[in-house]
Amino acid sequence: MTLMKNANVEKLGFLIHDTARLMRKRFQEKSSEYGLSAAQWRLLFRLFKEEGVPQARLAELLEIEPISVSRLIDRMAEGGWVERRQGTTDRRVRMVYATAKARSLFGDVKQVATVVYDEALAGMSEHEQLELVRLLKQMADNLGAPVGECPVSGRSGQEGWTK
Amino acid sequence: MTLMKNANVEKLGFLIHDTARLMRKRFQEKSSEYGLSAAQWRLLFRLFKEEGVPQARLAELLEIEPISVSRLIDRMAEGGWVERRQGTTDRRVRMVYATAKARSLFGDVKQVATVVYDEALAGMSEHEQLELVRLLKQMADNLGAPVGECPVSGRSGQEGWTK
DNA sequence: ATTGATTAGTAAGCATGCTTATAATATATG
DNA sequence: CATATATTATAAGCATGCTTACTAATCAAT
Repeated sequence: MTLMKNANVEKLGFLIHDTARLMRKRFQEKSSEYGLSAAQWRLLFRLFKEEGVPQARLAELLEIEPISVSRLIDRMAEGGWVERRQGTTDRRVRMVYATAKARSLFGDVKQVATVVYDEALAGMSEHEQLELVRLLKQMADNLGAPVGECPVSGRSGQEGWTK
Repeated sequence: MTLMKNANVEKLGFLIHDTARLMRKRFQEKSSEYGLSAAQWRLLFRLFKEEGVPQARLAELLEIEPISVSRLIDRMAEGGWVERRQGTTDRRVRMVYATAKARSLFGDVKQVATVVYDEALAGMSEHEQLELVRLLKQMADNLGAPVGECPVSGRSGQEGWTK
């Protein structure tokens, strides 16, 4: 109970916060030549899995608020990464599409992310890396499902909710 | 390399980001009655380990910029959590102290954090929890040390390379 | 002791998240 | 049809991080 364990776990929140911050920072440093922020990269990555998406759907997928998507897309459209097109039937919706520029640079930026991940995981065995990802995913699931949520379209699509 | 591993590790950044966001969100929900944000809690936690700290030292400890500390403390002072006092010798520095209110509520807020951590770690064995923290710490260390090639000296000459 | 560099704190302005509110459009219901 | 409710995107404004630039005070060096 009052073991060393507590001394470590006590800082879990700070540790996660710091790790996320450092990773975002390093990504921004390495990708600054492209002029794409980490948040914009997240959105673009999503867009490549499902193009021609209404903003509301993007907000749902990214788990951020629609207004945040709106302003993200403002800047990304300014930067020439995406474009809005009017929905055919419903004139309220604006479908979001990646531009040719985005398509041509996607691989490069993804490579930057890969390098950052490699740096983050340096010195870990493959087993440790898998274990880390597994436990992180479990934490995210624990926190993401607030007691009674119906886990419909999950975040990454690939892994089912272990509910 | 073309193993399943990549499919998982490919999302490491998003996973860390999501986990940090969800944990922050849950903490804010549970601690809203106190009117203390996660960022303010981080600062207060630090302050309890080392009181009467110059703002510059806080910025260093929290690894954020002095200006961010300045505005955090603005709001925390407004909320009655901390107070600035003039440094005796050096009239530039302003020492930051926790107030009586902060001291009286510290334990309560810390308890909130503990509950959030417990929720996040639900379903993990003690060994898994320790492993998770250990690997997270290694990641933070990997990322916290300046980029692989040039340890500390690289910072000064680094600014212009983005142009 | 006067100049020059450094340091502590802050101001201004941007990005990205949030909450709350509003406009425009769709849809459901009387 | 007319009206009430939904939904989509956006506006306004706050919090927290950043960069850049400024003021005030201190320190160093001649």
